[in-house]
Amino acid sequence: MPELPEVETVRAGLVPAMEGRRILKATVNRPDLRFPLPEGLADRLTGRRVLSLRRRSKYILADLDGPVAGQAGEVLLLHLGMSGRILVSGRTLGAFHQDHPVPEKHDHVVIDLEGGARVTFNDARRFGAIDLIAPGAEGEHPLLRTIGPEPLGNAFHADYLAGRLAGRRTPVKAALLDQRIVAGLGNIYVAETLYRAGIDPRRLAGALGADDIARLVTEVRAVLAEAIEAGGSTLRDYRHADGELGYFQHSFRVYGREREPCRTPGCKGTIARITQSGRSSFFCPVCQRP
DNA sequence: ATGTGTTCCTGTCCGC
DNA sequence: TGCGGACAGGAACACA
Repeated sequence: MPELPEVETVRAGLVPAMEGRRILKATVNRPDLRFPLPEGLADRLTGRRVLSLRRRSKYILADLDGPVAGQAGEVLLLHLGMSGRILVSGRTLGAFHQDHPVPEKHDHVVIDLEGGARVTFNDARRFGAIDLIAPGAEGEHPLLRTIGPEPLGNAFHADYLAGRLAGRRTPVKAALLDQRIVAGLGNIYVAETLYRAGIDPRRLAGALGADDIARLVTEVRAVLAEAIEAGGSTLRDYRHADGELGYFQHSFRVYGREREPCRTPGCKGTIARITQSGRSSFFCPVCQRP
C-alpha cells in the first residue's frame, strides 16, 4: 500500500501503538529486504522509546530516544515498497487492531511495545526497506537526500514545478513519478492527477503551458488530500492490515478502469491503458488532450 | 545530463 | 485443476 496517502494512513495508525512507548522486544525473522537490515537492528531497537512518528514522501520515520538520557537517538526508517504492510495487534484497550495475533508468511520484523501493541512489518516481495539513521544524519541519507518537496507543503507550487519541468523531454507521466521532482506520487495518483488536470500522460513535460502546470499543482494537492481523508486506497483484499481501511479506490476515475466509460459528465470517452516506462497509464483520450 | 529499459521478489488472476 | 504468462501500489541501476 505504497503511495503517499497510504503511507500517511499507516503512519497515523501507528501513532497510538508506538508514540511515547518503549520498545520491549524486536525480532528479526529475515536478514534482508531490498538491502540487508542494519547491523544489530533488534538490539538497537530494544529499550528505545519512540518519541514521534513522521512521514517524508513514502517513508515513515520514527524518532527514537538515545540509550543515554537527554541524548538524541537514531531514526528508524521504514519503506513499504510495492507489497509492504504494517500490521498492528495486541491488547490495548481497543485503541487499535486486535485481530492479527498469528504470525504470517513474510513477517520480517516484529516489534513489541510497552502497552501491549505488536507492530509487524510484512513484505512479500521485499522491495521495502528498513534502516537506522544516526542522529542528525537524515539529510544525507541516500534514500532521502534527493527527494523533492512534499506535495502538500509550501515548497511545491507552480513556479517551482515549472522550473523543474522546463526543457524536459520526458512524458509528464514519468516526470510526476520522479521522486526528485515531487515526493510521494506513484502510479495511481499520477493517473488520477493527470485525468483531473485534463492532461494526456504522453505529453512532454517541457511542453506544458503555465496553465497546465498550475492545474497540475492544484490537482496533485487535491487528489492527495482527498485520498488521505479517505484513509488511502485498498487494492487487494488485505485483511487485518493497518491502513487497509482506506476507501479512496472507489473514487478512482481512471486507474484500473480500462475499457470502462469516462466519468466526466457528458463525455462519451472510454478509458484507455497504455504502457509508459514499463508501467500502465490509464487515461481518457477525450478529456485528456495530447 | 537526460531519457529509457531492466531488475529485484512473490503472489494472484486470467485464458487455455 | 494445472500451467504459463501478464501484471502488481516502488525505485535503484545500467546503459544509450
